[in-house]
Amino acid sequence: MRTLAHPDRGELQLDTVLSAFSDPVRRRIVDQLADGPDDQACSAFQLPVSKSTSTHHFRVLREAGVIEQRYSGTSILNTLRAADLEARFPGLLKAVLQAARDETPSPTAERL
Amino acid sequence: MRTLAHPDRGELQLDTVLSAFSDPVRRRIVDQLADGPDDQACSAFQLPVSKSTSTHHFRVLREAGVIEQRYSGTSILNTLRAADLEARFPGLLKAVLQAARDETPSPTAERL
DNA sequence: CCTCTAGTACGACATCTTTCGTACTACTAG
DNA sequence: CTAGTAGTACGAAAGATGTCGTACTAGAGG
Repeated sequence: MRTLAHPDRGELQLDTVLSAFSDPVRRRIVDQLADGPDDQACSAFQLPVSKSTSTHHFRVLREAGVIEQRYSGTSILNTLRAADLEARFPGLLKAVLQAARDETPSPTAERL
Repeated sequence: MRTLAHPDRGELQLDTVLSAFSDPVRRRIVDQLADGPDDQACSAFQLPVSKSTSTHHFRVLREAGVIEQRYSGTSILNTLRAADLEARFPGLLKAVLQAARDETPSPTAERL
């Protein structure tokens, strides 16, 4: 079984996590994972970049510790490491998600 | 009188703010402004880079809307735009500052 | 075995970033 | 006016980043 390296919760670096968050393509991935179910395959994300660029962004998120990726058949299932992020950097993920929503309100989230 | 361009509160961009935060030199500036008084001159920061590199980082922070800079004699006084950041991206600054403190605890801030 | 789907590896390329040094401007103090 | 201090402008260089296309591997399904 192929495996993918993930940093432990205690190894998460603020610099790395912040720069992972500071790209629009990656924040789109994070937003979709936060709003939707866990275990979404990479192909479930309609990203405005090529397949190889997508792979790159998923890897950046994984290596920063923002998402967990595990193989399942020909797919990779992606899950937001919300609990680990909250444990290490309390409030950070929530603030970023909230800021992203305020900035580009989704059509299905008028009120709040 | 020389003036410096600053984005309005409403113009702050999440991408720009996050990438401003994701550099160690700049987070050091932000941390010192958050912990210390307003209106600290650039020369009050002991940064591990040259003068011209410092100028660069202060400009990135100013153009992102993280700090306000105003001339005073031969100096520039720097102030964290905490209220603007809080208004636009609630909880973000606090989460970043707290995360930075947890990661590299300052010797003078044992308890909290 | 063959084919399809999902994603990776690799090399290339353009751009952005961080860094520096040198030369400069603006203001203060004598 | 002269000197000193604070910071800027500019150009250069090294490295990181985002992007792509092509060729590849792993697994599912016939």
